[in-house]
Amino acid sequence: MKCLSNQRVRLFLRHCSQHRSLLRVGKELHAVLTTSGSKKAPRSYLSNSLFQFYAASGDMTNAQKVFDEIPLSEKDNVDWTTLLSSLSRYGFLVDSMKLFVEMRRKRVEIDDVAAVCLFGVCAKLEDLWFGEQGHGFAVKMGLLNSVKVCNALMDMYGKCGFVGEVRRLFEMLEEKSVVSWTVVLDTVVKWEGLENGRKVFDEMPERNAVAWTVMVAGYVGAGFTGEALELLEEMVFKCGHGLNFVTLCSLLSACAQSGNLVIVRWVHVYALKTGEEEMCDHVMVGTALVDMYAKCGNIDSSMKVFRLMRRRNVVTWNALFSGLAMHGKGRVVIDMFPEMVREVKPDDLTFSAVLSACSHSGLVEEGWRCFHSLRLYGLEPKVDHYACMVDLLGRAGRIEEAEMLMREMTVPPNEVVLGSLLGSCSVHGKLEIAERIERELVQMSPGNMEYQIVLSNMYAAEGRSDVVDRLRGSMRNRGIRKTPGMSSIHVNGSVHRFSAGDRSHPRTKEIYLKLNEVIERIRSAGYVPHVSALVSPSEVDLEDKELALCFHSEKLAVCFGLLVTKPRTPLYVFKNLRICQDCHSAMKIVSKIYDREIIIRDRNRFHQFKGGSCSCSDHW
DNA sequence: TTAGGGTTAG
Repeated sequence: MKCLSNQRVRLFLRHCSQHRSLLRVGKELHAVLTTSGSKKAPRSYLSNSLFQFYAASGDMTNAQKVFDEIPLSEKDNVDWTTLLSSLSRYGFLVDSMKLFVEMRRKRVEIDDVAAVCLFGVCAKLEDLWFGEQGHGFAVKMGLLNSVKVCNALMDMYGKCGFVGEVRRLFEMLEEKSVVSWTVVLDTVVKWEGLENGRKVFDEMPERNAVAWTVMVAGYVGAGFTGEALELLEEMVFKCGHGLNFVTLCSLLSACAQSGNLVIVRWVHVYALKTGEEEMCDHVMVGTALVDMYAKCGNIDSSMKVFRLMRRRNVVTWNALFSGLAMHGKGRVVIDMFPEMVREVKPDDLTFSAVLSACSHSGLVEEGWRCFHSLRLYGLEPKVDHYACMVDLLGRAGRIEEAEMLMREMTVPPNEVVLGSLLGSCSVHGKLEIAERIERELVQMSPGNMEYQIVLSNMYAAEGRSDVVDRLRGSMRNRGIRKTPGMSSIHVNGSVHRFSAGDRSHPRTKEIYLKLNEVIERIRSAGYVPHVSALVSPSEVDLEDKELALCFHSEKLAVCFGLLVTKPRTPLYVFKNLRICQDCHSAMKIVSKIYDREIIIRDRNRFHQFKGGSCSCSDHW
């Protein structure tokens, strides 16, 4: 150690922080420095080097510890801001915010860099209140003269959905940078839709890879494959913007959202051609692939990518587990859990994924065991975990047990918990409990009619037409607020979208003829329309009920698929809401009679219909 | 030490 000057120690530590493989060496050096006492070296100098090392390498526990050991008088505002930005970069957002408060209290100078960090944290947390306080402070200190601070502030408002404020700040900016434009673009695409977003994009005086990515991902996510491909090719081939790992993640995530396998293939071919293997080796890209394949219906590819990955983190595992959950593979998740805990420390989301996997597979006892083991991993059961447990017990028909657990919660149950329990009551015909739960839900969210619809359907199933008429009458008077069901099907690289009773498709006539044929054939095979599961007051007239069921969007999408694809081609359909019971039983029979595999991704999970049954074993 | 696009649940 004698030959190492302080300057060298600093350089060496900086080198260590930049190379993952040297992190351990840096820590060992720390240990040596601590034991050797290095009396000659000024302690604060070494502490400062060590602090920079830990902060840069993301070991925030040690960074914070070393930082606290440096006397206040020997820390300047750059040190404070380094800690602030590292906490934010490595995801310790609340700690970062607390640090900012401490900086103000200790009268540490807040410069433009610190302000940028603060707004970044507020944006990530979508904490408008704190962001507004920061805005006031920034105005007072004249920090808004910096375009970077303004951009960060606009981004904060954008992430919180305040498009007007973003535009106002943008107009006020004297020198708009390409980042300022990109913040506006991203905000507009997110909150005002693709068309308005495209207007901003076309107006931009200069575009870089980020702007292109925002626009392309916007198209991909909304299912506009043609526009996405056109733009993607222009971006890469005409403008020469290569895809980096962030672009890849962004595109893959958009593909996952819309189930777009065409773009996935394009991205894959591009990566192979440009020899970007190391990019595919990136843990975030790998995780995005695991997630994308699972969400696009291909759980085997998801698992294959997972096994090929050289590095995995807790997010990778969570992505795999939630993918398996969606595919009803709860047993696989339970079996893999011990392997996971040997590799990474599970977090809250892990338990949500495992519990939801149990729920989708009807594994009640395993679910209880998992719920009880939360504390073993240093976690407290949160409202989401309770929601999963209530869902699991409810689906399994153990409604009373589910309600008891809900009443035991330390925090009051939210809409998710109550809504899930109401759903289970409806499946298992528990009218009395349902009435109670519905009252609580209506109080919590008075404008939402869906709960009343569920309850009125339950009365209808019991033959209580007097109550049904009264409820539906009042609903009709107040107007309903129900998300319209939409299904889309991917055929030969393009997406076809259908809503219930849709007649806008160019091949409508053929589709409805096919629908008639399908209904007739499945009826003769034993299909009975599930009329009691009806759904919206617009469908209340009894004679219209069966008709309304026939026109559900997923049936139209499947009929279109049967019409235009070769025999035995699997059909992939994506639905924005949960598939209804009637469509579920109809699809089983369709899969058998037409010898087709039908894969439907609904809001919660995948249903793979094959040979007359569904992969969910009716746990949904 | 600093702004914009990025992986996980419901």
